[in-house]
Amino acid sequence: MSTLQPVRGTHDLLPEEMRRHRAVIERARGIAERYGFEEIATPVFEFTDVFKRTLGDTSDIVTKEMYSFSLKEGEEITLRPENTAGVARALISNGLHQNLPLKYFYAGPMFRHERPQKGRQRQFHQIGVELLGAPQPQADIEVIAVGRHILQELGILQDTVLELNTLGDPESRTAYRAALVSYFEQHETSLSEDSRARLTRNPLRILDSKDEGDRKVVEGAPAFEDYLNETSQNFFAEVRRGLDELGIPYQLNSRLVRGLDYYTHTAFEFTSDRLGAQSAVLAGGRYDGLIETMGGPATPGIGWAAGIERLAMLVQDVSPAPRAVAVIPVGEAAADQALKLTQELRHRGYVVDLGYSGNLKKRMKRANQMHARAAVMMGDDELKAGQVTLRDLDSGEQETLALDALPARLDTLY
RNA sequence: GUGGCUGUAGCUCAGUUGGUUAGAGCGCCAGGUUGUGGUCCUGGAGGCCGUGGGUUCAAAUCCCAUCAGCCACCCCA
Repeated sequence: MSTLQPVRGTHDLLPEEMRRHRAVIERARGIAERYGFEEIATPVFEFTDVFKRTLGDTSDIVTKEMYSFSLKEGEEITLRPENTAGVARALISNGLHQNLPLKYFYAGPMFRHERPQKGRQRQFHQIGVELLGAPQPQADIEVIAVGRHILQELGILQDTVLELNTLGDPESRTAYRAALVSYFEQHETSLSEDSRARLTRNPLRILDSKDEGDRKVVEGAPAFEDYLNETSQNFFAEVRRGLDELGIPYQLNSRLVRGLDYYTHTAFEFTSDRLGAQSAVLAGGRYDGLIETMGGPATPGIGWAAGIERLAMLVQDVSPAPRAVAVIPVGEAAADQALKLTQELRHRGYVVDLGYSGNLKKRMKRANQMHARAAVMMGDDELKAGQVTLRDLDSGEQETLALDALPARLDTLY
């Protein structure tokens, strides 16, 4: 093993793995477009404030996971840990709120300074959608539907479960949060150290604690549904009704809470038990307060993000790379002819490999290694007669035919 | 950030209680076939045994540190 290692938590995407990533991205993009989501790309870094203000000062991402840098000019920038904040910033920067609602799809790298493990890297990749400017529950339904459709298209829907919860509107959430804090404070001595810290940072998280002592305390905790006001109840009911209408099954999970502060109402996660310690494949929710928090006009939003590495781990069928035609000139005289033929075939749509060096045997071997479909051999003998030799590398059968007739003959092999 | 396991050839892995020149399979290169791949046969190249320090007459093997991977926690895609 070389001592020259990549930075911890980063990986090279070599062709085989890259193909899986591409398959995920391209299929997802195709489905998202059917739902009217247009692709955009925002910068991989933003001013640190963009993330600090949107993610909340107490979130784990902000407190310990951001890759932040100070520039010579004194500016503080951060590699994006997620993309919703960037999209929201773009909406404000470009004055896009004139054209609401907007539907965006994105794909790209994200960066979080976490301890790497299976399904978790420091540079990873996400696809995601954001639907901005639609306060209606229909938007939630559509956003969940497109996510589900993509999982279906990837052939991994059966490996996932949709979990659903509501965090209510700000009024309900605030009320519930207060009730929770007051309850947990009474039982503070029975809580784990982690959960006591959560009490001030993110009390909702205590509900999802794995600590046995915590769980006992949680059993007696107030239930969110008792604190949902009418607006929040109606909204959630509408979302559920829509999912039922579409035949989208889900499991209610009242412990499903989001680490990020800007979420309201709908929270959902497609989870899988095939990702090691990780479970979330595609997760998101509604963030009605986000854009206003950033200083933009009050604009509701809902979206999700999915980890491409995690999706790629589940995807079974990846269409293989197209098979090449190997053009093999033999002798100096054939080189020019081979070059011309190669170019012609490429314009015709074929993947063509024209080796740079080596004898015939070596080139045949290379053609085989790249899993080429056919080899076209051009030697002095053939050229004098205006011919080439075409070898079918699957069957081993070979024929000599006129150069002019080659393209049409090749078409029959594919 | 915390705890545990692991690190030997490009890959997957052997390597005995510390003891000559560290092995295998696959892959790679060459030859058998001067214009014919995939199968087969023969030969070859390729290792600071993750890195640095220590113990010892002697370290891949024992100890410490460090880096990386994996697993769990935290949290998340």
